[in-house]
Amino acid sequence: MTLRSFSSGDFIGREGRSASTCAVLTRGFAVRQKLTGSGDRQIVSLHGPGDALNFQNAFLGVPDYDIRSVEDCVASFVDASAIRALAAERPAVARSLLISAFTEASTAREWMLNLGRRNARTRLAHFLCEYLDRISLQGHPADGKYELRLSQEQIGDATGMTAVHVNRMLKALQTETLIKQLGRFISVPNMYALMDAGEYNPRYLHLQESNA
Amino acid sequence: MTLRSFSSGDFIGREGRSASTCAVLTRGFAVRQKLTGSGDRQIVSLHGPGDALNFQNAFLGVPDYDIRSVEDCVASFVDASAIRALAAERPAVARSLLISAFTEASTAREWMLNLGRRNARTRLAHFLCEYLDRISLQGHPADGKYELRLSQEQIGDATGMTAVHVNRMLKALQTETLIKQLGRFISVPNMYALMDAGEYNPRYLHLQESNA
DNA sequence: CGGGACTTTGACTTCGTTCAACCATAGTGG
DNA sequence: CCACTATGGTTGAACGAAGTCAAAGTCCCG
Repeated sequence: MTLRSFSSGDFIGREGRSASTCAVLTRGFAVRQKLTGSGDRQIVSLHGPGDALNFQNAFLGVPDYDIRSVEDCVASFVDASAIRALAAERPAVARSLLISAFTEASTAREWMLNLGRRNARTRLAHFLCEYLDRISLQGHPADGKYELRLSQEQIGDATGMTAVHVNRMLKALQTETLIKQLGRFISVPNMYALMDAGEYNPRYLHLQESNA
Repeated sequence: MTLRSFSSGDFIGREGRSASTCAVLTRGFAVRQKLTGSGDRQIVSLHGPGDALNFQNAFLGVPDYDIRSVEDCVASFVDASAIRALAAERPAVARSLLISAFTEASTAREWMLNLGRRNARTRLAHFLCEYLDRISLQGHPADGKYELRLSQEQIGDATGMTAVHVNRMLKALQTETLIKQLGRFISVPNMYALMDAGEYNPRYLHLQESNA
């Protein structure tokens, strides 16, 4: 097991090149992304400390996505073969890998619904809810001000819109007093109102949930 | 293990209600779908004979999607607890469940890219490629005419557009001679041209692929 | 103080939706 | 056998949400 540091914007893993190693994010914030033929970017998931970034490397061939740090990060790497061996020897490990893989798929489905069938305002509100939930796992700030660690461009890449439109929709949510923005920080006066605007129900994240 | 038959449009499984059983599709064609608050539908995956429809029921709580037959179907049901037991006792079973779960997630990511960052024409071409690949697993028709088993409305629900626009884009693909439409059947004069138009690379399906 | 990255704003364009009408086909019952 | 209905496909015109382009504005950091 090796630790490696990355600075903002670095690739922690790359699409297309077979990788014989799996990574867990131990510090910082990272995303998975894919590119279209014309170079447009789609962010397909958000990751904080503790998240497995690419355990599929232990079971599938070449990865289908890039992993990119959004701020300075530390990740710890383990041989894919070690993960495979562990999964084969310890049913509990296999089980927790399964839970995490199914949860990833579930989150992906919610994102598909978001991208395919909701308008920009709802989509953005939904994204903010998931983002806040995710970074809240690392503790709520005392003053209720969450740092928005993604640029508006990156938020656009996650929600399928342009940076300009993200800006306008953030403004719209602000005039509705669903969020308050102070530079790179936002606070949410009424979380339930924002969840409502984003049709957000965190059930799909399957947090600490599982069957006997 | 029980067999059950469904007619077109039936729910094989439903979102939100905890299910203690897992299903494999044995005949027909089905989709998974999710609904927005306003009732708009998003189809999130396609399934043919042999596909596991909801093995996540064995490891997660309530399902996050509906499963609906698109034509007459037969599915075979197994107790979720039996799947759990098998996965715990037989590493090879756990491993194949993992491969299938990771593959599902991979496909979902490609759909996200499609929905979020590609225009209607490319999106539709991509969808057709995946659809044809999927039904080709059941054998190619001798005359090269594939039955389009989804209505234009359903194709729209899968690609995030309206039925009207699906119609127009199908027409567009036809005038480009990327496809030929004859009623409910289509043929593809040059598969590579269509794949190119849809930026389609089936790698993400991870067909019969895996790591040692 | 200057430069770079990010945000904000406005004017204009475009892609896809909406609405409405019409057509085609297949199934049903008299 | 034929009217009758239902479902799905086709087409056009008008509209609107989001994209594009371009110019300022802000903030941070060296």
